[in-house]
Amino acid sequence: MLSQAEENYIKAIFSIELSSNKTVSTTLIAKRLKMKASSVTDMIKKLADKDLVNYEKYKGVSLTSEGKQIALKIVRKHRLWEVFLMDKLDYKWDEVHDLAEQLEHIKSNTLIDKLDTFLEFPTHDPHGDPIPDKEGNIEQHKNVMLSSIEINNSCTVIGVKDSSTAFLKFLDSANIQLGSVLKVISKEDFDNSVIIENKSISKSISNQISKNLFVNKL
Amino acid sequence: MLSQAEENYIKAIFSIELSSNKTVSTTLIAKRLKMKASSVTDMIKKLADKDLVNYEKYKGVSLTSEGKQIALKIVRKHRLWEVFLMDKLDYKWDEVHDLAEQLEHIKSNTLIDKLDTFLEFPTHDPHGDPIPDKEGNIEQHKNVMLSSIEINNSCTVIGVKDSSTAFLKFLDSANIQLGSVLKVISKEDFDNSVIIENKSISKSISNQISKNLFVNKL
DNA sequence: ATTAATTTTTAGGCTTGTCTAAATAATTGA
DNA sequence: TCAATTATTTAGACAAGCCTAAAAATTAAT
Repeated sequence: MLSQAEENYIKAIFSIELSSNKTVSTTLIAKRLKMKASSVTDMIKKLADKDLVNYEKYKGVSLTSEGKQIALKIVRKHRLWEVFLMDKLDYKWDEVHDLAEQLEHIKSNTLIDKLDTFLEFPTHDPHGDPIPDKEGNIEQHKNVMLSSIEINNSCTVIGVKDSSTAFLKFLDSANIQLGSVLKVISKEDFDNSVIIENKSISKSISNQISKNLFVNKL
Repeated sequence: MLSQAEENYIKAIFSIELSSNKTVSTTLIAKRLKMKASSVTDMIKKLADKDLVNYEKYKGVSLTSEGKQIALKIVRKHRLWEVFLMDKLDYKWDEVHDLAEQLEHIKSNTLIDKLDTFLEFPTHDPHGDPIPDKEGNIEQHKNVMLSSIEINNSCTVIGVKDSSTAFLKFLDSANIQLGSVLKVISKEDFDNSVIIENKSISKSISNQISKNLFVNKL
């Protein structure tokens, strides 16, 4: 049985691997978890002893397949709890992350599948991220960002890359949710901002924003 | 912010106080938490420093009113999670305790009231125990046991005193749930067992059982 | 190809929460 | 009442998980 600390390391390594797919450095993990590099080294040794990561001194780490399976389980728990908090308890999408961070560590062989059933097998969390199934299979995100949509084309918002509270609150204030249909009216070469139309209201969206919005082209 | 360990001590002291209403001894706490008395002494000092318990060396402890409020909050969380697990996730009443034991430690200012709303403000948990309200008010259990019901009288099961898995499983197998209506047919002086009728089926119930079933006389 | 800068590891320390063993206080019973 | 028993506390140890400071390895720059 893994401790919460161990689970947090596994999850951090998993998410760094996903976004860079190289072996993961001590410093990166430390940054992600807001800890010191020396603490990371200690924990990595422990995880290596348990065969959850591959580790060679000074060479970085990668998850073993067992480590990856565990990471996927944690991600599944995290995202299902997020759905629960938003759909059933009426939280907003910028409020669910921290609570799910605690709930994902609840230990039980049956809880998460029962929750999945209760929620009627959702496929995505409130930020549009895919939920791994029982066996740890997870749909691959198609990386189409709003910033890559051509003028006069429309698209549906299917997720966010950055799910910081600040970003999510901005989207709320701009009336953009998952499923929103956006039409690209024009682009500004100077700063790469775009004018979009959302529910027949036009807005300017900075490049910072548009490159963090996953969309499906319509 | 209290640690899980601290919360567990507070809860243990609370429940011992309830069932005996004397000052609570180190040994009793140790037994309840399956720890050594010396560990208990250490923790009690910490809680006394935080003004959550009254403590004098060799004289036992009692909760301060602040400690009691905290205990009631934990009990509220525990019981609401039990309702969730049973009503929404389809757990049986003998399965919910251990999971609620974990869930009760989730930290959030809003979660428990949102859960309460979602569950539509239940007043009792799956074992018939009353759920404290937001302010920490809790209904007093009327201590009428099945063993005290007279021959030919009927009663409704409203709770269990012992909520061990073994006892709850026994009740399941005897088809006794909260709300079951039982009629006392006869009593056996020899071993204090009773014959009861439940849905027109008669059964013999040992004194061990009947003195652990809370009932309302009809 | 060396030196300088950066990254990573090692060594030692701290806190929390547990333990065992020994010392001390309180209670029981003859 | 006072000796024996039991309960409680103290003292010292240990694991987990973090830290700082220093040493060692790697990488970058001239």
